[in-house]
Amino acid sequence: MNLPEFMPYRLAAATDAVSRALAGVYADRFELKRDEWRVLAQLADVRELKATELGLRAALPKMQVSRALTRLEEAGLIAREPHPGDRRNLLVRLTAQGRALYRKIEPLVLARTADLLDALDAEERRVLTRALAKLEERALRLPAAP
Amino acid sequence: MNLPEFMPYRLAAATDAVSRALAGVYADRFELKRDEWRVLAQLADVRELKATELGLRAALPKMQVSRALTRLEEAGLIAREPHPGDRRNLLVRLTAQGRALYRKIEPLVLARTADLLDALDAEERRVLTRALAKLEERALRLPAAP
DNA sequence: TATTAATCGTAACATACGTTACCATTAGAC
DNA sequence: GTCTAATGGTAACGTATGTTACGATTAATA
Repeated sequence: MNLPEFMPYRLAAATDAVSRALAGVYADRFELKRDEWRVLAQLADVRELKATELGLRAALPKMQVSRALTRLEEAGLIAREPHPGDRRNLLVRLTAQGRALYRKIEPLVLARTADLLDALDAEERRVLTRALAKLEERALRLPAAP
Repeated sequence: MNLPEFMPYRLAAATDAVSRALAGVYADRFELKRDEWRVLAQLADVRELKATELGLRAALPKMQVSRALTRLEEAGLIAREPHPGDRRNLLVRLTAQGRALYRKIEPLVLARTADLLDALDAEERRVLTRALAKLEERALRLPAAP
């Protein structure tokens, strides 16, 4: 059981480092958390979105969406209004301020991701993508802890 | 910003799935959390360990080590005693019960890891290992969020 | 040796997070 | 239409987690 060479641990360590490096782009400077950034990004290309769709696109459970929206609304970055057709739903859209913020952050995030991927050659990127997909698929077939 | 294809997200998703699949081996059946399992595993090959060393080997911050030890001790799996030479330190060792439990779990964890890795061919494993190392190294050089 | 600084582990607090329960609303069955 | 079931979102709770502060002990420096 040699942890430093143990694949699941290497995977977790790399993920953690990558996630922090990415968050480093927006967390300090713009006071956004990861969930908030994700929600912002999902709203950027669409005029408005139901909160449910938002959750699906951002891969976030509804409670986290709700909390992210609360904070984003307080910050004046998004607006929520009831869905006219179905008043259970919520329509979410970026404010001008939110759009402006997104336009500032997006290129930074993309650049940093490119920077990270620059550490790999083309072959490595391809195999990495494939290997991650295979691993995840296999892992999801196995009985898992909650 | 297409999340489902975004490398950092794929990485995180794969890690999460793998981590859950691994924990599925011991979490339910043996009521261990990940940190506790790690501590157990680090103690398995050594007679006794200072808590600090334990933290380093298990890659856990000292607070998490402390909490894991509390729970493991309550469960009768480890024993702590003050270090005779330096009474700031703590000596931790497995109880017979702890050793027995470890012997039950270890082969299951190794088997499951092997199962996961079986999803990859030899080349993919090699490249994955290398790519993860490169990514992590690059990520750690960049300014990160806490 | 006396005094200060560093180390180890834990406590205590604040924050974050997941889960359950709940309210409002709508869809479906009858 | 009325009653029941399902859905969307939030509240409220408990647990987890990180941070800071602390007490105890030892090392370093004078």
